[in-house]
Amino acid sequence: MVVTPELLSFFPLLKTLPQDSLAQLALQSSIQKFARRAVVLNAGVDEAHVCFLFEGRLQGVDFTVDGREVGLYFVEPGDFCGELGIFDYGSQPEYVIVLSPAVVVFVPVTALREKMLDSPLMASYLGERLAQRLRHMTYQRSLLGMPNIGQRVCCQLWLLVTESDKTNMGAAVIKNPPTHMEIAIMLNLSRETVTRVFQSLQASEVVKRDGATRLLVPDLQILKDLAEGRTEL
Amino acid sequence: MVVTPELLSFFPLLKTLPQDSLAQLALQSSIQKFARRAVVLNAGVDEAHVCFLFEGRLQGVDFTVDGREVGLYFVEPGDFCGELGIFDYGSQPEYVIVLSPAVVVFVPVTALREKMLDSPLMASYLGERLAQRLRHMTYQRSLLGMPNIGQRVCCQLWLLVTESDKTNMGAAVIKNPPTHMEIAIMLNLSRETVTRVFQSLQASEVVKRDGATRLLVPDLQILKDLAEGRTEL
DNA sequence: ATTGCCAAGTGATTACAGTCACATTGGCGC
DNA sequence: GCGCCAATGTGACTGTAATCACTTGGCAAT
Repeated sequence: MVVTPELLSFFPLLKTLPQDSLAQLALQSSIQKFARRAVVLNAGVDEAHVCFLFEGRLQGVDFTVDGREVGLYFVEPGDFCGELGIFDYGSQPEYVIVLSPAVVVFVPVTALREKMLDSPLMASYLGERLAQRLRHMTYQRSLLGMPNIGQRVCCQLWLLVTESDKTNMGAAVIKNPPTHMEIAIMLNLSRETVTRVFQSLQASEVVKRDGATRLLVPDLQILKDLAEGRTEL
Repeated sequence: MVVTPELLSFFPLLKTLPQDSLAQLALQSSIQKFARRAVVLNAGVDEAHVCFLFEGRLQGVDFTVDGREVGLYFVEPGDFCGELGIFDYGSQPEYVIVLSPAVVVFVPVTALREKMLDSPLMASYLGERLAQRLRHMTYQRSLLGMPNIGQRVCCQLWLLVTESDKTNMGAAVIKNPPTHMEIAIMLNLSRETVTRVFQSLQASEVVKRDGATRLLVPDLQILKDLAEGRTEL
């Protein structure tokens, strides 16, 4: 399918570029649909493309030697992944897989690198982005230090609440929430343990299921208090 | 104490800068000695300085809500930390504390930011550095997914072996190794558990203690095999 | 309507690392 | 040489989450 400059300008990072740059990039880019569980980026490979997410949700995952999955981060629409190669010419460190059916735009790494060199705005945006990723990984790592399992899950749920829902602190909806398994690998827990935590969260009406695609949080304050350890399950 | 341009050029990052830039930076920088356990950078604070390590070893640590320590990374001489603010103007995300007595050079964030803007070489070096940090954190995170405790510890030890020792794969020395506690928080283990793993590592002569300041690894291959799960303790 | 599949739910059991409470060692300052 | 403190070593006990082995539920393709 054809990628238009307008499509590219949907992404904040690319929006920093002038129109003619976008037009050039568009010519080299491709767009692709992926079903659930598809692999978007492979670890250990010199991935030639940065992957911009237009729709759906992705998850960065790694595997331990014994084949156990480790969850690293989620990717939301508008965001991108696989950008490390822009900076260090290295290979992709982790797999990126599809959680909910995704539309992804692939832009060549080399093209982005060139654009970055003559667009200070883009360069600084990318730098900020890396910094933000580092902050996020640091936070995610600190979650694993929490001895209380319920708290860990609530922190992860809190991260899934959209910023706009957080501002008014009332009810919130998490659309296409990750499965228990996907949450489990983010938090170093077993799938069953996550299920059990969700059971008790539902029993105390902290969250409610609304079909498979929506998770309701009637009162964000309750979730936040649990996440910050002010209250316990 | 006075910081000379020559001192600054000890650091690979700064070495990318021309002499006159170094001279300017030197005027704004300071050097300081720290005893073990001292805090070099504070979390949550707008640290105004990037911290270059000349001597000793540092550790980035975070704390969970309930006061539990979480180890994030080690800093070796020649390396630096607290650089995130250069990119996103944000505050320092984690604490950095001293493991073995350290000599640290503080360079103002703002000055580095300016230099980065007109030195593409330095900018790309910094970008590479961030990318490398991200890769490292990813790897460190994947360690936590390993169910086998002994393997986890061996992986961490493997990371502490110097590159030069790894090339000939014979015996190696880890100078000023972290304490059991410091390793424990890196790996989400209790101090006692790390002690017990070390006991069995010493019993099977995978490592040997040589005073408090040196840890010997008689045969790197054995350590590597343990780290990669080919053999078990 | 039937089948199949994946996600979620659940009980029983177990292993394993955490915790607690000490003892011991070793280095360092005085 | 002495004392102090931090680091390490060790046993006993415990709690908790992993594991296993299922069942149930829901959605989609045939």
